[in-house]
Amino acid sequence: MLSSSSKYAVNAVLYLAVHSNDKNKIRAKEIAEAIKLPSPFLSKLLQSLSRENLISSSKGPTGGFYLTKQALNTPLIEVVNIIDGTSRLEDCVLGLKKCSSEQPCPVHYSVQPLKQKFRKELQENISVFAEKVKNGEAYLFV
Amino acid sequence: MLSSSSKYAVNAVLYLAVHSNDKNKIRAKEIAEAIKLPSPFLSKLLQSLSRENLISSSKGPTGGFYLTKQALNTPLIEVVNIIDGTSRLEDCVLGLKKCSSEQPCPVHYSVQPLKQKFRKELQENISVFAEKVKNGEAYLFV
DNA sequence: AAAAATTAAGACAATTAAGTCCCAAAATTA
DNA sequence: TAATTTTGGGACTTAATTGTCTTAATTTTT
Ligand code: FES
Ligand code: FES
Repeated sequence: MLSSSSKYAVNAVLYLAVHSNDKNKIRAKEIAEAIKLPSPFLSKLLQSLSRENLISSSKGPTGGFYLTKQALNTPLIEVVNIIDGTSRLEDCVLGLKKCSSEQPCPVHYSVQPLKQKFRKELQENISVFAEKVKNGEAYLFV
Repeated sequence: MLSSSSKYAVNAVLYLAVHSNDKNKIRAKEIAEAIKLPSPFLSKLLQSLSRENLISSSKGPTGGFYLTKQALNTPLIEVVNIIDGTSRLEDCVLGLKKCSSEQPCPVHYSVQPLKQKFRKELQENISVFAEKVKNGEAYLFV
């Protein structure tokens, strides 16, 4: 559904949403340990997100990654879009060149509305999902 | 969502459902040409399905692959289960070890019901989807 | 100004998925 | 029975994804 890289990135971003702000930056290594991930690999994902300005970073001692308040109001799906591209969630389930009702595949009408809802659910802002973790309604990296 | 192999396999099975029966077997090569796929690769997928008795085959001249009437009444999702295994559609979207409401990930309640509906839609028998192709309501390999 | 800590970038390695090839086994035809 | 045609199975190759390592750039501390 999502690539492994995307899953890691979403977890990391939500970890930042819960634990960081512009006064409290978090090093890649710390996130990697928290979400049990190889730290060099996570670094690369964080760099991609930073390059696209979805997360912020600063170098040197006391440096690290963090989310601005503005970033908290970004749809979570942006993380996936940056890492995986959009097509993964939009393409035809059976591999037709284009998913459309003009040339629908046999499962189109069964499945396309669900794909659309899926994307819509992930349009919810990062802060909404982060709140669930803060409230103890949801868990990261279990 | 599905692996490429699974997509190919579903297409091929639906092609068989539409065009074959126990009197009219179809060679791997013919299917491969129809759905524009490398024939050796498709052969391997068909062999996997045949080994699990989802499709039938016979060797030699006039041989080929076909679906029995019984096979037509198999849920389409079985094709995916044989090629991809079940976990791809059941695992946690964010990669938690287990998808459950006891330890839900932040997107669980947004997404898990959709995953479940997705699987349910694909529980429909192969014949149901094949009918859509016969009626011209749906298309294969466009 | 020098040392230390951190992100940035890109080359490199390992693993997995996708695709190819070869030969054996079985069935048909002649 | 011999030749032909097809599936069956496994080894092999290629491509994509995942993961590692090294070095440079930037910032802070001393
Ligand atoms: S055409 Fe296949 S999912 Fe829409
Ligand atoms: S726990 Fe993540 S989708 Fe259910």
